[in-house]
Amino acid sequence: MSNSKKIVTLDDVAQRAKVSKMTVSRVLSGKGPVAIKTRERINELIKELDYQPNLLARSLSSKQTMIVGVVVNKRDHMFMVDYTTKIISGIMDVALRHQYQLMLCPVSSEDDVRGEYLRLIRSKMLDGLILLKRKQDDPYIQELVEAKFPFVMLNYKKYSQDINFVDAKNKQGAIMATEYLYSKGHREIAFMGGRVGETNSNDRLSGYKEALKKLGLKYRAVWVIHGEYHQEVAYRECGKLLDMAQRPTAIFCADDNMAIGVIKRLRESGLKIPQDMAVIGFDDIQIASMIRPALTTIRQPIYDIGKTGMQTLLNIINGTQQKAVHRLLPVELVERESV
Amino acid sequence: MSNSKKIVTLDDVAQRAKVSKMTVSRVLSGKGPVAIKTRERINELIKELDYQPNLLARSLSSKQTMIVGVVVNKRDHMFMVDYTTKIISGIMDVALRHQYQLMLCPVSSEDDVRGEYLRLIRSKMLDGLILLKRKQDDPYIQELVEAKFPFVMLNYKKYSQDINFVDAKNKQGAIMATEYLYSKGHREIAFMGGRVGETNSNDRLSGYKEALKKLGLKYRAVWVIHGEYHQEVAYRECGKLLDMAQRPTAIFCADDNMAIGVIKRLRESGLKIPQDMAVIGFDDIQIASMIRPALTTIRQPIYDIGKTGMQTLLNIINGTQQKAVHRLLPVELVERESV
DNA sequence: TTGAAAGCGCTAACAA
DNA sequence: TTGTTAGCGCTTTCAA
Repeated sequence: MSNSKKIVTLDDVAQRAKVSKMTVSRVLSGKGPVAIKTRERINELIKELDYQPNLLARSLSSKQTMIVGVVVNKRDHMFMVDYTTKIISGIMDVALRHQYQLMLCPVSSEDDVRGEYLRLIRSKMLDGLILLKRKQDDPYIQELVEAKFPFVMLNYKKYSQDINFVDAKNKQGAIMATEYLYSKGHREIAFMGGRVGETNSNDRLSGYKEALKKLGLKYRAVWVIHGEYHQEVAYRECGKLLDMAQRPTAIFCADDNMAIGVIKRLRESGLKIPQDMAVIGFDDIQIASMIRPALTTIRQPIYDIGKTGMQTLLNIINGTQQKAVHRLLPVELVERESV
Repeated sequence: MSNSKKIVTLDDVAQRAKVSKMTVSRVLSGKGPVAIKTRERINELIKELDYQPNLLARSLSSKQTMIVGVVVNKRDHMFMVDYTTKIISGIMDVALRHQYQLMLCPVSSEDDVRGEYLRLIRSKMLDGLILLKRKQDDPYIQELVEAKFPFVMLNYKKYSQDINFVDAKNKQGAIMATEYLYSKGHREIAFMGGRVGETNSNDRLSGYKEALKKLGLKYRAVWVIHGEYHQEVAYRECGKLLDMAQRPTAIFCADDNMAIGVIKRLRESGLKIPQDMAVIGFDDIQIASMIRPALTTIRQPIYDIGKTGMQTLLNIINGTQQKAVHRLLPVELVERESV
């Protein structure tokens, strides 16, 4: 008569309560009418038996899993330590509040991305997907669209009726950064960006260009560098900049990691920051305030992007949100020591 | 005749192949005999129809989900940015290689932890659990043990037949740190640790004590501080240390974050590091090498702990691993500028 | 080498 | 307010 370790099912509860499974199911879901007395009896029994619904069975039947996938880049996430943690925190906080679970979905950047997306949605395990920082040219996103699968892209921008995104005001931030450098007396400003395909980097570049024009500064193609959001790459590229006949007096880095690489390089070259060369970053990652000189940067609200993104996804899943969501969250200048 | 958007099931493949579901199922799993010709035909059909198994149905039937839960502390993970990312990377890499998925399971530290664990295992969604840095006194782990649910604890230590863990050689690391300080001429060494309940902090403290004894140094209770693995707490506690009549000449911090807080405090007090006060940390998080002075610390192999942990869990799930796994991975001294 | 039957534990839809 | 029936899409078990 082991009543302890056996798996308790809906049926067990129903039998003990002398009702049908449906009644118990109704109590559980809170939907549908159940007599108060019956409900109480069943609730007690549930506690007594320590009954926990089998989520697999429930999902299979109801076609809802209450699980959302977070698509991270297999390789990149190690370099985006701060970013990944913050954004997932935001996503998680909203998910938790709505009883949703989070599944980590690492996807490679090159191989068979198409297959991976398809597998994710066809497996029926997920109610929706949140994509972190995908590249602009990821053509397989179309697969998600065609399958009418609910998804939201974060730190990505594309004004399409089929794509929901939450991003920061990158262009405006870039303008702020450039104007700030200008206000500090800089007229020769270089731009160091990420990969060409990233919408973030593109937007920041276009903000930089627009600001130059507005300020009446000359745009020089040689001072625009496309690297990658990594310290090492920035360190290397910064060297090239220093070797030029005509050096800029300030560098606007489209990413804090790049800014850190740049600062490292500058210090090793014996240059004083900001006197000999000013540096401004973008993001305001944790390290930004800890390095010396502390990094002046444009802060983007990563945690909030995560929150808003998850909230949006939930609205889409529930059908509350009908038309496409295109949100750009505000950024702010954080003045520290590097400019 | 829409052959495109309809959901393709096992049955569809079977019918088109003019075989029973079972045969297709056998092809999919690779188990059980299937005639080569049949197998080929079915494989082609699977590709042609772009069939993807419904994982919910499969799991419900087979009682295996191929999903492992990673239990993180709801609050802490934001402060353990570097740690969380690294360890999950390690876990993820192994999981991926074995076709396992990862589910994030945020658990609060106080509220109804017991209920949360129970819910996780009873929901039948997970094949196993990896717990990150739980407190020593978490009594509800017993629930997992009693349910005979496969789980592994990381950065936790308890020699029990019922508990599998992978941790770093914390005690040895602490001895290394203390001896290193000694070798640099320090005879008055303070210890700043985390919460009393954490096995990590305990082990590091006991290493410190052992080293003192071995080196013939006097142990002073007032120089042992129990704070929390946070910069702010360390910053505050460091102040107390500085106010003492008799100051130490070196501080061994049981965690890099604490060391950073300490360094900040020391600098603000106008003390030179390491001349006026030496500081050594533990972990070697990313920032350690970036702050000034760069932090001398004991590196623990976090990524490897993740990998080993996941590998261990898989062995337990498969029944390959019978007796308890108690692994301690080696640490190493990283000499930089703060000692 | 293949198939038929039964069932995993739940919910949707309808009926009473 | 409650119950019945019929699946969800797969695997297990046993039989052919």
